[in-house]
Amino acid sequence: MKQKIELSSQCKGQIRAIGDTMELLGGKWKIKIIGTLLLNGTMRFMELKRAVDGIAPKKLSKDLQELELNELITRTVKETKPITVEYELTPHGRTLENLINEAMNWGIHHRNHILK
Amino acid sequence: MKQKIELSSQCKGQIRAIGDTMELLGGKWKIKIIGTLLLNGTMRFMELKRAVDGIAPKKLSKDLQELELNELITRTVKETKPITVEYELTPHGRTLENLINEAMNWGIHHRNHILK
DNA sequence: AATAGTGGTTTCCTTTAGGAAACTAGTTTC
DNA sequence: GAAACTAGTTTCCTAAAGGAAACCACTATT
Repeated sequence: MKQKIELSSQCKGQIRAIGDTMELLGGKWKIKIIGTLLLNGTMRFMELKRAVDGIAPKKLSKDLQELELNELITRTVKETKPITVEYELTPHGRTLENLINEAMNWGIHHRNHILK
Repeated sequence: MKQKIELSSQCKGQIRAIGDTMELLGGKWKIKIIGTLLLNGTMRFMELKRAVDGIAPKKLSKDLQELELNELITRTVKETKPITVEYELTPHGRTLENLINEAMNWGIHHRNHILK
């Protein structure tokens, strides 16, 4: 019984950590944006828009702002003509690599399981 | 340029896989429910409700149904008095362990990063 | 002068997610 | 007979997510 209580309170913290992660990455597009940046490196706004299939510019803009606020990506304006804007993962953003690989692998695994 | 095209089309499939995963687990509660079942094994409805802090019975019921439809958990009614219902991860559900551990670890890592 | 490309913003709308509270129905304990 | 526990369902509501289309300001090309 003592074990059960310890397990339960230890569990709460771990479950909360899952919630933190999902609060940041939950939603239809954010994790796809990060995955795309992981696979392609630095990208401009329109490149991202073309690569992340189906996203509306408004949504892309909003999600990029939120990801920047959370220090997962950087936004740098290049004074070219016309001006271009580059988005890139921060070192902290790159720590999502394992998680995103797992999400990719499991998605493939699940698709195979359902089509069994 | 040829490389860029190949990278891009290969990328699409991987990004789609991420989308599949998030479609199933995105939302506030599903991944927490699975995480709780991973940590505690077989659980009854009320046990889950107490363990997954803050979830409303309606939401718990609905999410459990969806997880069962996707073959991630099983629901078995025990003919005890009063009847009890046991929820348990399927083998397929247990393949989410790596992903969930990554989500946990990254949540903790991110919290530390922000509190730097 | 018109067209296209840059990186977005604005407006309007629909859908979905989620929450609070009350309720159901059967069983068992007090 | 009242209270409490089992496992949910029903109703009503709000907030957030997301999408379509138009628009904006600037620059470069034709």
